[in-house]
This record gives sequence, C-alpha cells and structure tokens, in this order.
Amino acid sequence: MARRLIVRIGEAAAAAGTTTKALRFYEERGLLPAVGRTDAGYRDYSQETVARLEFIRRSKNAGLSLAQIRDILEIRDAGDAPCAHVRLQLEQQLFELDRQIAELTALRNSVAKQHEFVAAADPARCNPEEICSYL
Amino acid sequence: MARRLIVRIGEAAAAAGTTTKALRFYEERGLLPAVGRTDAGYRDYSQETVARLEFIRRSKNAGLSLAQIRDILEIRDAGDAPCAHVRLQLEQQLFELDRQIAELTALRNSVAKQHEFVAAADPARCNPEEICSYL
DNA sequence: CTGGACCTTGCCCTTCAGGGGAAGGTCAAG
DNA sequence: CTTGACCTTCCCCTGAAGGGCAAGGTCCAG
Repeated sequence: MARRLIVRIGEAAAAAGTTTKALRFYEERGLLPAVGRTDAGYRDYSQETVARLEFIRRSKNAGLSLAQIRDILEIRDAGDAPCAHVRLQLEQQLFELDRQIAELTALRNSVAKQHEFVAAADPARCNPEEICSYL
Repeated sequence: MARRLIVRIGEAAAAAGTTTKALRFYEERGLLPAVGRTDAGYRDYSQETVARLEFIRRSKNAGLSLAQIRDILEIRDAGDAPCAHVRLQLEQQLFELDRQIAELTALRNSVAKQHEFVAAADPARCNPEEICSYL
C-alpha cells in the first residue's frame, strides 16, 4: 500500500488557496483538529483536512465568522449532521445582513439629503461659527 | 466684563454628549486645536471649542471618519469655507455607501439561496465528508 | 485638614482575521 | 558541505475610536 507522501503546511495552504499563516491560525482557533506531525515536528495534513479547508473557504464566502464555522465543524465532529445548525446560522446571517443593509440605506438617504443641500449652497452664506452649516 | 468661568474637560464633554477620553483623543488626532490650560495644567475649553464638538458630532452622524472631519476643520481653520470639500466628502461617502450596500445585498441574496436549500434539505442525505453540502 | 470629585499623563486592551519578521531547525539537491 | 527552500514557535502590528486603569496632582466644601 503506497503510503501518501506527507502534505506539508505550504502545500495544504496552496491547495486550499490560502496561506500557512491562516492554517496555523485556524488550528489555534479550533477549526482544524490537532494535526499529525513528522519526526521533525512538521505538520502533516491529511486529505480530510484539505476538504475541511474547502468547507471553511465556502463558509467564509457566505460571510460566516470563524467562530460560527468552528461551531458547525464541532457538530459534524460530534458525529451529527449540522444541517439544522447551519440553517440557524444562515437565518441569523440573513437577519444581520438585513439589519446592516437597512442601517446603511438609512444613512445613505440622510447623507444624500445633506449632499443635495450642500450642492445647492452658497459658500458666502456659510456661518464660520458652525464650521459648515450643511453637516 | 464677566470673564467666563473655566470650562473643564468633563463639563465640555458632557455638554457635547461625549467623554473626556474622546476629547483628548480628538485633540491628539488634530480635530481640536491646542486648548488653553489653567495654571494647574487643566484644559480650559472655550465656547468655540464646544461648537466645534457639536460639528464633530454632526459629522460623525453622517458617517464621516475622524480623518475626514479633521480635513474639513483644517479648511475652516485656514479661513476658507469648506463647502466644496464637504460636498466632495459627501459624494465619496455616498459612493462608498452604495458600494457597501451593493456588496451586502449580493451576499444577502447568495445566503438567502443557500438558506432555501438547507431549509429544504434532508439531513440523512448530507455527505459527512463535505461537512455540510449546503455551504 | 481631609475627603471626594475632578484633572493630568501614560500605558495596555478591545474586535477580526490574520501579516511580518526574528531566531532557529530540517530537508533535498548540487 | 553548503545553499536555499521549507518548516517551527514566539511576539508584535494592523485599523477605528476610544475604554480602563494606575499613579499622582488639584480644587472645593465641610
């Protein structure tokens, strides 16, 4: 049986489209389990871990935080299907995104109004004591 | 002529609805000019500075950064009306807000789609090797 | 004259997801 | 044998806008 060559951190990082720094950081944050080591102390990643990195990348694309991703991974590691939890996370994420969008939109409208005023303004009528009357 | 009593930092902060820490920070960042001191070294704020703090608060409400606010203040301090610059800042701010809103909206739509899938999912059909097929 | 409320500077801490770089060990090729 | 490309841990830095706390000085009322 052809034992797989070891997968060093740089290789795993490149395969996952990220950096060695990120991989160590994920490990520290509990997203990657304690990984095997060579005699010299080099990390040796399995194919499984590489798949895990794929998952992490997809989750990040959905805007999940590392903490949220870690929670999902923990459920899967406990042997359960994380579907229900993932659904909850996505619901919260939707809620949060809606909140942020609403907040930014409100700010945008307010700023647009101020911009209208200042665009129509006569600098000579600005009161220096207010610094700028349109803000 | 009744000389005004000194306005200490705590008083000025309270009047502006902020904290002493913020006032020292603004000074350090160049938003407040070097302020008068009493013999004991206490800062003594003038009525002008309090008006300046009002302006800073209004600008922050428009989502401007301290750096942007400082630039506007510098123009006013140079003796010019900052209208044109303020208009430019507001335009950039609008542009930036639109960009952020578009980005969040795109993410929201993508997440909504994933949520739909996971909500209709059968946990038994989840492939453990992918962690979660819906992310 | 003493207590408490205020002020001063200076220093570290916070969130997030790593990045940069030092000091030192290891591995394969020439 | 050496060189260069890897790897290890450790520690500090980023950005925004301050917050918290310590050690010490000051002001005012009782």
